[in-house]
Amino acid sequence: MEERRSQVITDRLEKLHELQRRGVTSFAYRYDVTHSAAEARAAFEAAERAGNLGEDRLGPAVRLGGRLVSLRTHGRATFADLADRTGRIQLYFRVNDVGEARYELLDLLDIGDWLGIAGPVFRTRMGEITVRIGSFELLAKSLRPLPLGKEDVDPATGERVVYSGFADVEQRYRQRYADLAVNPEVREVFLTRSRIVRALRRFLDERGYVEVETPVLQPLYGGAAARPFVTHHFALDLPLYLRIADELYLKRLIVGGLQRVYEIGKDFRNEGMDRTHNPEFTMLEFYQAFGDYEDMMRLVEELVVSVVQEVTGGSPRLTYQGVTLDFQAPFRRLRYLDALREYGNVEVDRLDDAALREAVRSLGVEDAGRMPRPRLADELFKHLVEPHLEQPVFIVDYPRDLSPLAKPKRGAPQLVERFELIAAGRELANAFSELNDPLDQRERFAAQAKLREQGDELAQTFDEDFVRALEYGMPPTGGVGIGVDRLVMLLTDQASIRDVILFPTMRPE
RNA sequence: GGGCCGGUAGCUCAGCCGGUAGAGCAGGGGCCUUUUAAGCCCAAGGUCGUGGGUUCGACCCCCACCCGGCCCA
Repeated sequence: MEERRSQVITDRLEKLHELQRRGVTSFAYRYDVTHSAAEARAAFEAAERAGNLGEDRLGPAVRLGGRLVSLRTHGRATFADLADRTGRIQLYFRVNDVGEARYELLDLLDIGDWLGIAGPVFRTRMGEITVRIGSFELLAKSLRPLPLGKEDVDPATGERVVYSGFADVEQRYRQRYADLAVNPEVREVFLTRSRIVRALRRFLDERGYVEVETPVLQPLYGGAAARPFVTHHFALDLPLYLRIADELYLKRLIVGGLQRVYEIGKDFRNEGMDRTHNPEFTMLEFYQAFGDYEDMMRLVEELVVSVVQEVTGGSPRLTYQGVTLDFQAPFRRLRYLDALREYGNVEVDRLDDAALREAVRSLGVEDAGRMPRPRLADELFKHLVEPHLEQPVFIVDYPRDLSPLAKPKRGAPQLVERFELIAAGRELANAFSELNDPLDQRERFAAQAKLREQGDELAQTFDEDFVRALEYGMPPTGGVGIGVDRLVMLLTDQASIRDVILFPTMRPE
């Protein structure tokens, strides 16, 4: 990507050359760091409290590495701010301390440069904890200006105020490196994401689940109703699909006797993108032998409460986009058909196909004409019910035809033992008592194949090998899928899935 | 897929009824040894998303396209 060089870049290249002429390394190999910015501050405060300051009220000596984010020269003294991932700390350079030749290097520094600095910590007249620089080294020259805003602290509220800054949403996604470098709150979201994923792993590890990895490239895709990405393997001269779900492979592992397995990985669905959909997204699936969907509901409840508390610091409540959500267990339970009745005022059982289709059409859904009956009901659910479900609720007992991998409900064979956890109007988890009867599974696949012939692109493909696995015998099993990105959205109060994915899918520039 | 909004200096944004573009910050030069959105003085910086069209003249009006956001399906 060739672009015209801005004046700023030209100037910085010139500085780089000047550094070279002076024999200064602009891209160092390493630097010994003793403290982070936060640790340096804490160390000083501790010394101050203990009355341990030396002459000139100097505190402990520290060595820090970080990025220069502000530079304020005052002739023969200079103030600067250095930022590392723990925050900022002020630097104070004096000619007397660093020497003439070294001090003049400051003219060749730029905001964005990586610096290693060493010196004692003190407190300025204005009360700011500051490192008085004894020596410093340029660790990496920054040639391109970071879109750093200026910062201030509002004296009234004590909140951080950023002037100008980096706001262009498109560029923030495309150049996430700059976004992260400049917006600490963005970094915070992704640090929280990491904590959430760790909490999920810990939760499952503690309960005897084994983390596994199953194929991303699959000769047949399945486990969900979605269009796949197709690719091609040259050596085998074979089309392969990027997985749309992990389900069918994880259940094969239950057949294999692993009993409790989970996988956290990327799934890929070739469909539209919006605030809650990215073509590649992170899915957690876990399966437990000898459990049914009731067991999984309790487990999901526990798991969700535990990650919520991980993020809130102990409270089961959190605010999402202005709404307080209460994750106190047990969550409400509502039968699928009752939910349609309660929120949609629709008696699905009493409507024939035509009436159902008309109801869907009246919602403005264009391709209602081609949808099979269960998909029609599901459209109604998505439009009339889901958006109203703010507080966490388990929707239970779905129509059988909507769920070709779930066991029939005991006492109501037209339904299956399935639940979804919905909160903030969105599906967070999807689970069922897994179908382990190979004969029934074969019939369900056959029914799906028929739907596909009738033009239902989303109907599942017949997976003969999966049926073969079931024929060896799969114990009763409860299984759950949780969309990790959506969970993270909820827990970090982000409106768009793109704000919780480091590098969201974008059209090329 | 449809509707609406946006794309102007490195960043954040102005730009009227069409008359060849402006601010703040960043950057450059100067002064300044406890400043902190440091300050003061000076100078510089533009393919106005892309391509057509209308016009004596287009950042501005029209058409198409590209990229993004929001809403709807």
